[in-house]
Amino acid sequence: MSKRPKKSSAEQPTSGLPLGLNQIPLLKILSAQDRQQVLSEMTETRYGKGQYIFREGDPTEYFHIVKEGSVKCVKSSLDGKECTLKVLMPGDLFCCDASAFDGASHPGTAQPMGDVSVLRMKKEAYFKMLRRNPDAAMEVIRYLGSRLNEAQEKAKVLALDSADQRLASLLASLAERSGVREPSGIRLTVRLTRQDMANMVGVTTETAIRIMARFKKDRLVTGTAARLVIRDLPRLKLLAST
Amino acid sequence: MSKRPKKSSAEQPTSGLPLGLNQIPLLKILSAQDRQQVLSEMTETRYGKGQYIFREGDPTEYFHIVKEGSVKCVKSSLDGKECTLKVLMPGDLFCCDASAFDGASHPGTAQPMGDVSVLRMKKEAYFKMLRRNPDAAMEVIRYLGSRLNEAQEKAKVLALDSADQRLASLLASLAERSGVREPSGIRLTVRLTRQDMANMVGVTTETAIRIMARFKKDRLVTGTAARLVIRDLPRLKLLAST
DNA sequence: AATAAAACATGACAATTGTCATGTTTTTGA
DNA sequence: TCAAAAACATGACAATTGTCATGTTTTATT
Repeated sequence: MSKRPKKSSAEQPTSGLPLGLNQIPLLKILSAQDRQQVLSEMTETRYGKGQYIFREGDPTEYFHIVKEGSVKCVKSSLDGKECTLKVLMPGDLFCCDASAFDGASHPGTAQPMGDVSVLRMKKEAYFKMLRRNPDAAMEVIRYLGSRLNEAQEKAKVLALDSADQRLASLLASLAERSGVREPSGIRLTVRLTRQDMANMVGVTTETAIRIMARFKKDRLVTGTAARLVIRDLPRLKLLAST
Repeated sequence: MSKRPKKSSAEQPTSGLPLGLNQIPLLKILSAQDRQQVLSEMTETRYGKGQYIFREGDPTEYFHIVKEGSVKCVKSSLDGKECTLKVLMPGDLFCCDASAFDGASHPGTAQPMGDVSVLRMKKEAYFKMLRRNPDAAMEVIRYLGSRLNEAQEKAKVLALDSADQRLASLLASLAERSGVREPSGIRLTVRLTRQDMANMVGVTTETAIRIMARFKKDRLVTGTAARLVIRDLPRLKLLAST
């Protein structure tokens, strides 16, 4: 029990890199030299609760990578309703897309969920880097493609599934993307209120609360925001697709 | 009335190209030489009603470009419900995305809407082309980015808007993307049944019919599938965002 | 031109989800 | 640690949309 993993600097011979940076897919595929160059052009920024990384309508000036924590991408309608389109996790890229071309502005708001750290780089430098580096360009194409598939899958779920199924899908996918095993089940590492869930699946907060109460009664999940545990992932996935 | 536009071959000095090919953005940015090479690796195929270009689950082997006509991208759920995620038009790319990497399979079905013609190319050749040609890679990144934004906008609409608004959004965007001016309004060049509309906005056919009946009564639209005319685009757009 | 097959249409009713009101519990921050 | 603010919870009722049944009109096919 008292055995702790050591500080792993010994196993990281590519020292100059701040810890974790060489786990980011896009950086990993660069040559050591290119990576240095890119890192020298990137700055790290921390954000906390209540702040914005950028807001819908702001001009797009930077390309971003999530280094630590989670970031939510939100759009809102004129009458104040909001929806959360995506939770970005470490390694995820954002503003690697079209709004960065031509002088467009951000199509949505990027908001930290708790404390986060992001790397960013002027979009011009980002484009130059991609042109110099076919491997990086291919990686961005692969990444954007997978984001597109994911977004379309989400649209499908919103178009065809019931509120129950949508919420079950959400919990299942979060469990797989950001869950840690625990004796009682899979705990989500992202803090997620009922309100957050509601925004992610396009229902009202009340509906999300009622459905979660039902899931809890059926022993599929336990706990609330700070400590949300998936108790029966297989059954949740079944429910999502039934 | 009897005056017709001439066959425009005279205005197309880049002759060797089949008509229209040099209007496709991705091909346009290539050097004449690269374009020849790419075209030599592409084959053109025609499809008609009732056929499939590929189906959900088929292995992804080719990269595609729509040359003529419209193609719909469809996903279906286990219980037989379908949703149409996107209508591709000439110049649109498909399978330029993640499913082409690693041996993945198509996440959805591609179905012609009427007669279409598509160009296709082995995905290996496509990747090689992108690696050789940074301009092409950048164009694909730009394109995928805009597709991602569009898909997320669609998800937002599905999550937050009423059935009326979703339908109004659909008609407005189609009018802008594929409409031709006519004395009575903007006629859609894609043939679109009420059922098609229903699948595109995530409602039942009956609901789509009822809403369209209302739109017709309010003089926003006229006609059905074969000849669908938008009579009041501004008001339709207003309705979409109210 | 005749016939079959889609597409369009409408009503009655049911189910799902939203709205509003109100109250309790938990979390956060001074 | 205490107060304020979020988050969670629940009931009653309303609105939206789906379901099913049935019939007409339009479009496609031989």
